[in-house]
Parts: sequence; structure tokens; C-alpha cells
Amino acid sequence: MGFGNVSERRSAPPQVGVSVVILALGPRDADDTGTTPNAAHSQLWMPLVKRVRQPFMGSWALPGGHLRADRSLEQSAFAALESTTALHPRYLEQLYTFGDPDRSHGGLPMVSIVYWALVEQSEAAAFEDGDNVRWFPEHDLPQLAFDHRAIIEYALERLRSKIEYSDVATRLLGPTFTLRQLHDVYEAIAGQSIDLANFRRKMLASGDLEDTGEKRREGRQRPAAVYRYVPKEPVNDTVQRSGIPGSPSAYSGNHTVASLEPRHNAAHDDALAPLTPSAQR
Amino acid sequence: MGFGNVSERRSAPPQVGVSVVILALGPRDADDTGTTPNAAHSQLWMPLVKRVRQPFMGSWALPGGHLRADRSLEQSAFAALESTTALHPRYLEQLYTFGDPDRSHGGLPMVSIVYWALVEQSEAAAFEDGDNVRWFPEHDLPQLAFDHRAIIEYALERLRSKIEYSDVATRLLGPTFTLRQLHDVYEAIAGQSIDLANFRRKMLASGDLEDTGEKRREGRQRPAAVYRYVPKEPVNDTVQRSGIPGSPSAYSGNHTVASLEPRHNAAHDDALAPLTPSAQR
DNA sequence: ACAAAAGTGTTCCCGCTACACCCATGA
DNA sequence: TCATGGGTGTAGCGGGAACACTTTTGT
Repeated sequence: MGFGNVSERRSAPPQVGVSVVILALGPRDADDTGTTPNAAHSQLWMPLVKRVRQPFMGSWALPGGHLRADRSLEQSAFAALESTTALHPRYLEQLYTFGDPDRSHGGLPMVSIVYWALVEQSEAAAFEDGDNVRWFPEHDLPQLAFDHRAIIEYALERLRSKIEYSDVATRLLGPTFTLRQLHDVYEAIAGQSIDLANFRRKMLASGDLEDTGEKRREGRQRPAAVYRYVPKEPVNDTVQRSGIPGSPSAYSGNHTVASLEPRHNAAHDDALAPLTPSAQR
Repeated sequence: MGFGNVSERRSAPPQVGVSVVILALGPRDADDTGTTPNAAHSQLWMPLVKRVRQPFMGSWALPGGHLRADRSLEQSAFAALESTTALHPRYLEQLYTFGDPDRSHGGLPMVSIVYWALVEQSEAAAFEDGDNVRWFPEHDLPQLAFDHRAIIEYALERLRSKIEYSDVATRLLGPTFTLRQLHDVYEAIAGQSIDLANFRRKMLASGDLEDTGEKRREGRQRPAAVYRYVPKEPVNDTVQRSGIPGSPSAYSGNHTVASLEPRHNAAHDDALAPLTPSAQR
């Protein structure tokens, strides 16, 4: 392998890899343990892996993997996600590509194409921590390798903004949910209280929630109506090409079920949910 | 160099490069020539380069270049931009990273980290087309190589959304401008008419425009007040690390003046204006 | 019957739209 | 003095925030 001299190595292209920020809703009340002050609402958790080599050996880092020329970036991200955590995300979207020379801190210069994923609560709850993979709550992260701390912050920002004009919130829950559950998700992400009455009206007014007819009892009081996310947006499947954010390019492997999921309207910015199999706005 | 067998090549990492979508406001009325129907408002133009090799030889493509391990992605994007067009963008932001295996169409599998840039009108107007570099209007693009057409579409989408909560519009003009000029930009990007009276009020109400005291005559009637973009947002320069979207990591080279520019509030999505030298929001 | 959660009503305010209007300037 | 563009006024609509209220259920 080895490159020639220093200047050759400098003008050479850097290494490239994929990393994933995986987010899931934590259990409702882990705060009775006294660790967190008194979190009124739930929190987001994410799995991290322990580094076994320098630099940052022993620190925690985002799950990651390599790129392969015969796979899409999304597939590579998915592979990285699955290989370390065996989770099935309900949402997966490119976040940003990081490539600053000094982010490697002594390692090889590295360009990281970072994705972020949402996993539904139940699946995350079933996951057992191992020696080298452990879940951490958003507000109590350990020492992180490289610039991963900032990357996570950025992913959370993206989530916070995206919740306002897309269906990401529902991806942290199962396919059906009560308005209170959804409300909890919004509060967890926003980090502040939201008027329940107005929230409920706004959600129902959006027209994207369909009453399943079921009732579900969350606490031990009156059961709540159960809804499903079903956007009315007719889905315009027109000029989209593969590899383009709006168009998913379906996995070749058949991992990731949880597929026949809602489309959503891209009100504002960028990439949509590539996990969705059909093209969308 | 050559790789071994097919499967080795498949699992090998793909090539990586940078491309840039460069946008500038076109001249006010190129429509008298009869080419375009009767464009009420200005249009966006972008420079493209002609490909001189297969695949897509002879087609037009986005300006691009290589990555170097000793340069940030932004610097590489800037270099690519400057080497082909010698322009000085007033805005530069990462757009998306494309890496689908089949986007190469017979060439080597290629991951493209795409940036988009805004150039001020006057500079773009001064630019002379060459044999291999030519400006095209948004609504009359030629045959494009690879998935570049879709990439451009995506960049335009991003611009359209970003105009609503950031200062990108001003980056298509000089450092100072009249409200009418700004209005034109908005119409060009939105592609539709916007009530001037309300527009003016909204802009002024935002508090980000400062009256310079000057007057400027655009047509040959009453001169208009000249404004400067000066966001009030106090700029929180806190925990930002280099390589992270919000933090610019200033060019090592000193190209790109046009630097002491406004910060803006990141209302919604993702990367801010990395051209801005000071950290923001 | 009481507590807790589900779900509804009502009021106020603010921002955006539409469109009418007045003012400054040069030909 | 008239045309053109700069700039202001105003009435109405609609969505969100605040918060009081009713209904359903389990203990």
C-alpha cells in the first residue's frame, strides 16, 4: 500500500466511510432512579460503540462502516447500522458529509458520510447493551471520539426542525399510536411542554391522521383513540432519479421491512425519507 | 494500480469527487430576443462545463474537482468552482452527497459531494463564456451528463426553501440593494409574482435590513432607498467545531473576500452559510 | 364520588393577503 | 401634467396560543 512522500499523500484523496446517528425514544420514566433531575418528558437515546483502537481508543463513537462501489450510500449506511446494532430503522436519511482534515486527530484523514436513523421505541427497548455497544440518553452522553459529539448535535437539530413539517415523529412510534404518545414524542424532541389541547387539534386538522377505531389504554384511565399516519398527499411519482434524495432506490437486500410506510410532503428543505419505497414530492 | 478481480473491485470503495451548482441572477430582460415566452421576472443562470471524455462526452456537466486529504470539503468545492469559472461566490453550502452505483453510467463508480454556490449578479454578468464553459438559464438547460439535471433541480429546491428563513436572497445581489432588487430576486426564485407592498413591509419588519441612507435609481423614475443586510441575531459563538455545518472553518487561502457578511438564523434545516467567517446560531 | 386522563369550546392576538391609495421624480 | 415607480393605509381572514370546560373511565 503506502503512499510515496508527504506531498503526494496530501494531494491524495482521503479515506471515506459512513456513520449513522441512531435515535429512539427512551422509556417514559427512567428518572425515578434519580440520575436525571426530574425529566418531565421522555428523552431520546442512541446506541454508541466503543472504539478499540487509536485514536480515541476507549471513547465512544457513532456506528460506522465502509463504502462499497456496488452499493448505494443508503445501503452502506444501513449495513453499518445493522452490523453493529441489528436494528431496523423506520427512517433513514443522509445528514451531512464531514471531511475537515483536522477532524481525524492523528488518524488517517477521513471523510464521513453521515446518516441519521429513527428506530421505533419498542425495538429499541428490546435491545440489550453489550460490552462494546451501549445506549445513551441525549442529555447524558459520554466522552465522544472525533467530532461525533457535534455530529450528534447536528442530527438532533435536524430532527427538531424536521418534526415541524414531516412525519418523522411517527417513526419513533409504532405504526399506530395515540395522540398522547405522539404528543410525548414532540415534547421529547422539542425539550419543552406543548399544550395538549392545541396539539391535538393541530394534528387532527392536518388530515394526515386516520382514526383506526381502536382504543388503547396508556395509563390506567380512560382509553384513547388510536391513530395511523396516512398522508393525503397523492404522491407525485414523476421525474425522480435514483440516488436523488427524493427517490429511495429501494434496498437490494430485503432487510428493513417496516417499508410500506407513509410518504410525506417535503415542505421545506432537503432529503426525504429514503426508506419509503415509492417516489414522493 | 489495477484492482484484482471483479468481487474485489465491487467491495472496494468508489471514487470520490466534488461538484458545485453555481447560481446567479440573470440579466433583467433577455426575453426581448423572443427565446423565452415572456418572462415577467428575471431568471437564475448557472455555468456548466462541456465534458471532453466518455461517458457523456460532449454533454454539459457541473463543474467539479477532486478531494484532497489536506483540504476541507468546502475548500475543495471552492477550488473546483474557481478553477473552472474563476468566480467568487458570496455563499457556499454543502448540498448533498450522491453515491448511487448506477449514476456513473459506465464510468467508474463515483461518489460526488455536491455544493451549491451563489454568485452576485454583477460578477456573473461580467463573465465571458468560453468554449468549454457556458452559462445557461434555469429554464433552458441543455442535455446534462449523469444525474446532474436532478442535482440541479435539487439545488434549486433548496434555494427556494432556504430563501424563506435565511438571507440567501441577498447573496445574489451586491452588499447593498433596493427593495425592488430584492423583490426581483424573490420572484425569480419563487417563479411567481409577489405583492410588492406586502413584501416591502415584511422585509422591513424582519429588522434585518438597515437603511444606508443612500438612494439609488434603478429605472429612470423616483430613486429608491438602499438597504444593507444586517441581522440583529446576536450571533452565539459557542460550541461549534470545525467541519460542522454551522461553523465555517475559514479558508486557508484568502480567496473569497465578500466575507464579513451577515449571519442568519437557521430557522429550519441544515447547513448554514459556511462562507461566513464567524460562528453563528 | 373522586382522580386522572380524553377530548371540546371559546376568546384573543398576530401575521399575512388583497387592494386602494398617496407621494416623488423625470420626461 | 402625466406616466412610472416608490412608499403607506386599512380591512378581513385564518391559524395559533391560552385556558376554561365537559366527558369517560378505573379505583
